[in-house]
Order: sequence, then C-alpha cells, then structure tokens
Amino acid sequence: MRIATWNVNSLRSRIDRVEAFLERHDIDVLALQETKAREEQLPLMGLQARGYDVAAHGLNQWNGVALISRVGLEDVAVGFPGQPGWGDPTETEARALGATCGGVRIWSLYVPNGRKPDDPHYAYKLDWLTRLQTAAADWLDQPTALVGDWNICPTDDDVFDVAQFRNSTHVTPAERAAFQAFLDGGWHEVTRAHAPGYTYWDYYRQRFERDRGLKIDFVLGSPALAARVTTAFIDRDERDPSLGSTSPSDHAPVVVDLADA
DNA sequence: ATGGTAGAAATTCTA
Repeated sequence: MRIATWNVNSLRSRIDRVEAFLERHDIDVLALQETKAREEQLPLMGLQARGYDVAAHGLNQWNGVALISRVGLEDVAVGFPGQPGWGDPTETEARALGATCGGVRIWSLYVPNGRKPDDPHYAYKLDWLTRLQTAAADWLDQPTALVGDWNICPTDDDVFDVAQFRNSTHVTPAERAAFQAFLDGGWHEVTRAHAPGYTYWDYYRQRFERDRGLKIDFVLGSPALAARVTTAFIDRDERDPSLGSTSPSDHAPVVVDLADA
C-alpha cells in the first residue's frame, strides 16, 4: 500500500494537480492539509468518479484537512478526544481527520502554525500537541500513521539557515520537545531515513530554486506500521515552479510505501 | 525591523 501526505495549499485551486499526483505515483491513500475549503465546497465528483472515497473537514478558508482513499475509508473521525473544542461543531481549530483505510488508521494532521513564540497561537500549538499525544497513546497498539504538516523542524538540519530562525516558531526547544515526546512515547518517524531534504519552501525569494527550505512534513508510525515501511520519497518535482503550467503548493508531497500486513 | 508571494475572500487574514 502506498500512502502520501501533502499540504496542498488550497484543494480547489489544485484539484488537477492532485488527480495527476494520485495517478503519477499510484497512490492508495492521500492525506491533505490546508485544503482551504469547507466540506460543502468540496464535492470532488471527479475523484469519486475515479473510484476514490473522500472525507474532508474544514470550517474556514485557512485550514482544512482531507483524506482520499481507493482502499476504503471507514470510521471517519473529526478531531480527537481532548482536543480543545472537540465535539463542538463550531470549533475552527479542529485540524485532524482520521479514518481506517486498507486496515491502517491514518490521521491527516495540520498542527497549528504558532505564528510567533509570544503569540497565543504558539501556546495553543504546544497544548494541541500535548493533547494529541495523549489521545494517540491509545492508538499505538494498532497500525496507525500520524501524517501531515507538523510545523516543527525537529533538528537544525531541517532548517536552511538556523540563524535566520532565532526566536521564531518551528525551531524552539519547546516545539522540538513536543515532537520528541511522540518519539519517546513509541512513535517512529518513518520518512527521514529514506527521504532526506526539505518538504517546504516559502514562496518568497525563490526559496525553492535555491533549496532554502524546511523539513516539517512527517509520517509518524506506530510500531506495527513502522515495521511495514519499505521506502519513502519526497516528490520535489511537484514543488518545482518550472514544471507544469499552474502554480505549485509551497509544500512537496511525501510518499511512503508499506509492505502487506 | 521589514517585506517578499500565494490563496480565499472582499479589505484583510493566514501562512
């Protein structure tokens, strides 16, 4: 089974790219972030006509997550127990969507950006991560993947210029500790060993052309899932503005292959 | 310290 995660930066503006990506790489399950649409704006008939099941969650024009699967999409859950506002349909920060696809529980996650360390959104980010880790601890004994945009650079190598990120989000010790807590708790980051390099390049200042990016998109697997990973890669071509006739997302997709159970 | 680009929506917000 081949799964992928991609911060698509608007699903409606890039639906053609999504369909081409699914076909190009023969993807079974695709988790999307920053769909920038509410559910009712995403019928996605084209995907359904091609045999994909679709689940989407979004309450505003900024965030939103989705799952696209051709190997089943069962037990869809919006958010997770313990998340701030969980169970409240008006909650605008519920950036998690889970479903069971082909026997694997997959969560499409958009971790809050944090904005700046002194911003309330930063404290919210750390709190959100703590609550996610608590909820996710119950999923460790099943084949589970926590995939998406974590908005954290776990190491200095994941930043093109650490000095430029002093006092910025994504690299603070508290954020890195929050990420490390997942690993200490038994989750395995399964992409790094197979797929070095960045996954995000800012639109500004020709960051992609100069390979000045960040590695912030990850796949964390439970032990049963991590044991099935055979390889992974980052589809940098999807981020390359010189390829294709439409503008790319600022993130590249990350693809992971799983051996049969 | 600022601004650069992109998307959604509607004059600004978010990333």
